[in-house]
Amino acid sequence: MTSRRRERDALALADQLHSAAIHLLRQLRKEDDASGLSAPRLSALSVVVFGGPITLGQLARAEQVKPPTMTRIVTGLEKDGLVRRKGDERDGRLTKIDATPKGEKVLVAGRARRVELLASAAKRLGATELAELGRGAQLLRELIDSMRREQ
Amino acid sequence: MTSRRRERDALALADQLHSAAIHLLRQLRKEDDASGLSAPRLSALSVVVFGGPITLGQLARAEQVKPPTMTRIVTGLEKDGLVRRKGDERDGRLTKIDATPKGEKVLVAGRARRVELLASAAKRLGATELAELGRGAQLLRELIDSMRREQ
DNA sequence: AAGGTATCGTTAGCTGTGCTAAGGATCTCG
DNA sequence: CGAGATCCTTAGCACAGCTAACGATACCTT
Repeated sequence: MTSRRRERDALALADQLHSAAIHLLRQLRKEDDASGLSAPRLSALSVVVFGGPITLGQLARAEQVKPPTMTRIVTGLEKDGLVRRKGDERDGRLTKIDATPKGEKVLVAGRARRVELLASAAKRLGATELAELGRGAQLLRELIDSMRREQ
Repeated sequence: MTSRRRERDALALADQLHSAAIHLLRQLRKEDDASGLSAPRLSALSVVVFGGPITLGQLARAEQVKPPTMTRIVTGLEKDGLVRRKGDERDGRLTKIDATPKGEKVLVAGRARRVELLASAAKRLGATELAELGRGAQLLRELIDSMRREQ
């Protein structure tokens, strides 16, 4: 009965991942607070910085959030001068969002701050474990994507 | 320069993990909504169910949250009849928290619901990949624990 | 035994994130 | 030109996180 065992493994895995996600975010929040950026804002900013000018709706979909929520996140980022809104020339309904130089700088700084914390924790990990963790992260992302696609 | 490479890997890893945690939680939230339990409540309930009667302060520390936050989470769980408060006999300052039968039932049901979603996504994963993901989750938890300890 | 101090939980008040419902502006197509 | 679709925003709700401040209980020292 391999499928039985598979299911039990999946259950334990779900629990671990759920718990790990919650606690990782709570931990990282402390660092992110130092930059004045919450996790959702940081995540959205990252998409804007690397995804070029992007529509608010696209950004909401990318972040798996409803448009009203993204409106407020963008408003917060804009108020901090990290992001700019500008209307599309062809389609007046669209709001294109772009990162300011300051936004890019802040994102990079935040990444550096976060990685310091993780790096100091990762010092205890050997190269093998680091690779394993990387592999796990990759699989996790694929899993999340497939969950999203299915629903 | 292996350390240089290690640092770059750690940076990419931090990004991936951060992003994955955010999106996993947003995805699972949809399922958790069905049980009327938010992620923080579910996580706390899990600790109470498996950690036996526990003090509010201990629960707050376990969940990496300040006491006032945990007070409200517990109040919510109590209002739903999933958890009970009872004072300690020896120390009148303490509030011991215990799960009700209903609380245990709801937790198990929530786990089942969540695992269904993950299981359907995991069907595409081979046994090897499942094992790799499990290993990654374990490493992740150790990493979070060491981050917590350091700070 | 008494008084000061420490600990624990709660309350109050703030910020931020998520949702739905509803509305205004713009585009598109008949 | 008008009807419907699409996009964003506003309004209003619930919840999670924090700090500051407070009451109650326990502990310790004198």
